[in-house]
Amino acid sequence: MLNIRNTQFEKDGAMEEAEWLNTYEPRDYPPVGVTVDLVILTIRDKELHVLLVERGEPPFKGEWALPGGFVQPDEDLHEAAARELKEETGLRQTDLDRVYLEQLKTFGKPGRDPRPLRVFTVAYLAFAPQVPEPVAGTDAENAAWMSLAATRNMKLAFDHAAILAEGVERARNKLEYSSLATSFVGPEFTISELRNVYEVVWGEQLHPGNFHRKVMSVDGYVEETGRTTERGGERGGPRARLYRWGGATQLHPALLRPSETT
Amino acid sequence: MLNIRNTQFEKDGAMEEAEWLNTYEPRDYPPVGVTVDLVILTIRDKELHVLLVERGEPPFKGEWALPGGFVQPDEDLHEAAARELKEETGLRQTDLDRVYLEQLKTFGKPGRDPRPLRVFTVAYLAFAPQVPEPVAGTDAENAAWMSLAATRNMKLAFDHAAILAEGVERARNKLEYSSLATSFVGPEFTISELRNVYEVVWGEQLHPGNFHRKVMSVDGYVEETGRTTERGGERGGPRARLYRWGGATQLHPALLRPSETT
DNA sequence: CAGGGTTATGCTCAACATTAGAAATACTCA
DNA sequence: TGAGTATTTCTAATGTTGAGCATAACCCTG
Repeated sequence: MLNIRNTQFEKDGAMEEAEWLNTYEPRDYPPVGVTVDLVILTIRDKELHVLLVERGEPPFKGEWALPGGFVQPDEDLHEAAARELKEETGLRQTDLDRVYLEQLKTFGKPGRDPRPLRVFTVAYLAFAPQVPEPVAGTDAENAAWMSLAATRNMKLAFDHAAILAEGVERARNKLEYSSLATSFVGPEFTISELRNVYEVVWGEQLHPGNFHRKVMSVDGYVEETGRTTERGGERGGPRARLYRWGGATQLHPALLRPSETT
Repeated sequence: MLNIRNTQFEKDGAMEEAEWLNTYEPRDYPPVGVTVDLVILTIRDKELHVLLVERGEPPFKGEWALPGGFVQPDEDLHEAAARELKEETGLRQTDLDRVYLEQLKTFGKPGRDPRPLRVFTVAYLAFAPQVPEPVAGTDAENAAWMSLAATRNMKLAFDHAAILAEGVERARNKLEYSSLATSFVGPEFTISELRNVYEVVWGEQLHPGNFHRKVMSVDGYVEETGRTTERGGERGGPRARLYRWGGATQLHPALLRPSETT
């Protein structure tokens, strides 16, 4: 049944465990590699953007891909993802602390990486707050925030288009029952800014009055700072009150997408 | 930064891709393995059970573990999980078709497997319908359905206790928004049987009348077969109508856990 | 075979949540 | 200064949920 296990790990079932370890011969195995790839989302100019890097090395040299890299021997998966996040975004530690990072899904279809090495990738999803400057890439690689619309006309390296789609889908769902929309805005934000996150990620307009009431009614979602914006909106309107995240991670009840309710 | 990538894959950035492939030397890499492990849940005697196997080989020989095995070179992850599911449960194809299988999470902490090989495991979650007989294990391994209560007093091999906990947690959440409770019952079922799935997985009693109304009101959750059970419940009551799954995968609105609503 | 306990199904009513619309107010820009 | 816009609050209509109860069908015991 299980070729590898039967023929190699379990050559001799009666062998003692310590003794068995000595007979292990790594070179007998087909080579396998594990990487982490990151879907790092942010909102810029009222559009959802993802961080992409232009590959400086083969395979897919010159093509755009999700940032990522091999998991190091002494690293746990989440550590590896956090390290890549830090390296690739160039965010300062204080911003980095506010980034949400979760494991998304693992991809391992044979042939998804053209190298003569079976590469599995553990995809992670990250929500980054608005970053003022375009990101500085590491080394020779070029990195850029791309709008999701732009990525639809691009061919991404590997199976990264599928990974990206999976990440966006997860993000849309997460907004409903978690307070993760606050990860897309600064430490202090207005209710309108928060609403804008939902509108951009979901791609639909929300009723400002209802959204306001809803956010205020969910216990622990936001708390008042007592301050307001310095000025009204760009095209008018009063100054908005500033809020910070209230500590709740789950939303009860959830903030449902209008288009899915019907 | 990325040791493996820099020192090995990217020795020469200017090299042509075809040429580069020839210089690749698998033996330069630290050995890595990828397995799939399965959290297969079912309901027996009004309790949630998980399928465990007694390991016949080191490491952890003689201890109980989640079923699983190495991903074969030509297999995608989902295929590997489906194969293990088939091998380990001994379910017939017709039952197998009704089993729900989804990727759960990937675990890769260094040292989680004592072998001199970095083992990553992609955990899958499966919901099996009631199976009449205890499961026949493959080969020399012993396999058994264990109640969740029983597993809490056992030490499972590797980090399988954590994987199991993650799977149960996911299962609890899935019932809320999806119609997956139907994967735990037979092709035709009564509303009470369906309610029992929720009660067992969530570990709390539900209001029969409200549950009934809710299930009937969600479009596409269940559809009538026109038939009823042959007799009433064991301790009395009228015959119940039989339903089958109505095709909906998402529940709108969701069927929320009472204990989480408060 | 009568009657008590049990269950499936459906109904009601109060509490709560959501939608759509609008009002009051405070600001920007021309 | 006036037109347009945004924030915040309110209201009325509608939809959903929680808890209790009612009815009828059924099993089991005596």
